[in-house]
Amino acid sequence: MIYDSLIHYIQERSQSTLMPSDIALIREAFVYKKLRKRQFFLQEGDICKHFGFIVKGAMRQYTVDQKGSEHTIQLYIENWWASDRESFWKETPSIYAIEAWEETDLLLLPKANGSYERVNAIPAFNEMRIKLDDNNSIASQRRLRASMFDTAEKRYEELTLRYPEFIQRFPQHIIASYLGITKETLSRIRNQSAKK
Amino acid sequence: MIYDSLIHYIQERSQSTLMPSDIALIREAFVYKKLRKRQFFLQEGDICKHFGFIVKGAMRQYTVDQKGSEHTIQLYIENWWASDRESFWKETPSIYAIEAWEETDLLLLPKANGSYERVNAIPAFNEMRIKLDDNNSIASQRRLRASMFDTAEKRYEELTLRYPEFIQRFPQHIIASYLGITKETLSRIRNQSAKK
DNA sequence: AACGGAAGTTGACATAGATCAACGTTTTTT
DNA sequence: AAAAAACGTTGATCTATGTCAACTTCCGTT
Repeated sequence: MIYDSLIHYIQERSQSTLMPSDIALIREAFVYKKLRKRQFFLQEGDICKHFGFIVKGAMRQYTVDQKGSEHTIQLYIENWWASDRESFWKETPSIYAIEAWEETDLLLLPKANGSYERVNAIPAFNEMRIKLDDNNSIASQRRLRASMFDTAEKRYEELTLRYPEFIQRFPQHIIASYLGITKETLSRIRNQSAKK
Repeated sequence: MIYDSLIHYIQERSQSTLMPSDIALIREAFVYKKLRKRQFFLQEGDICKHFGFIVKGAMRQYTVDQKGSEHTIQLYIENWWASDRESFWKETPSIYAIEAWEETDLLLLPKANGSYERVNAIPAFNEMRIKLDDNNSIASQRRLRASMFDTAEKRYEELTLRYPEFIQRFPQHIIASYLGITKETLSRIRNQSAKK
């Protein structure tokens, strides 16, 4: 069953135990949705109305600048939470798009109709969420530091170590834009390292 | 009283009301500490044992690389929370230093002796914390995007708009390193803009 | 007030990575 | 299977920003 992976995910990341009533609430609150390749979870200009848990698949979040180049902000695979927090919280139009890169199974937690609050009130969920936020904050600080102070080559190497899945599942030009470099530069970096 | 500013801060950022017992707990859990200019809240290699709420003052968080140059990761002023989350959570030695840039009044929430858990169990505090985490996550995503895709000049302009206080209270070379550029480049950017 | 150190400026030069353009390869669509 | 689109590579050149070094200005300490 599709909900099992979410329930397992929550349980694994908290001390508290999920009660049967909690599980019932989760099944009720989260809505299943399947996206085909290249379908959008969120389009630029729309308000992000869900937190999405990825059961299976891969997605990417990006913006397009005035010149028409895409900048990849985040990549997502199984067991990641996809959302534009700013748009979700402030209910403002998003500047990002989030697109399924592979066929993707999602469980959507809507902001509307109190689902979000009721789920957050589950102790195990709240614990998991605090840990998730901490890890996000640690990861984005790391990524920021790297983007400001490390070379493109070092950032690529670190990515291959930390998230090897990304490299296998997304094409090079997307990896490049996630690293904040051009596809040409990434191609050269890869040729360089290959020679070593 | 020094605790009032913290209590006011929490109350302002939550729906729930702080009960007298909550306030008593906060006064008990948070420890007051004054740092003089250039004193450290955290030194590189130490484990970060507190979340620090800044009542008054200004601090900065930085690393020193192999070449001896300092990279400023974060600046803090009144009503900001200072901490190295990674070190705090994982209880690993920090790669950062956090230093008082002005004389600073802090309220420290220790990780030890259950203070942290008890305070987090206060509903108003938990709500405030969720909002704080969301805002941090939004801010660091914004900063990451800017560092990867905007020019130094644009990043400086945005900083002057978003956090004008930083520019007034920290010297230029620290602002430069917060922006991920050298002091020479920042100096040139400022001269450029002045001419316009 | 005068000294010493920290902060900021300016110029000459170096370099990582971007841009542009052409071409090769792989994948998708028909 | 052919055509089209997406993806990746390579070379030439350009540009924003870094590096190094000399100099000036400001500020805190005595």
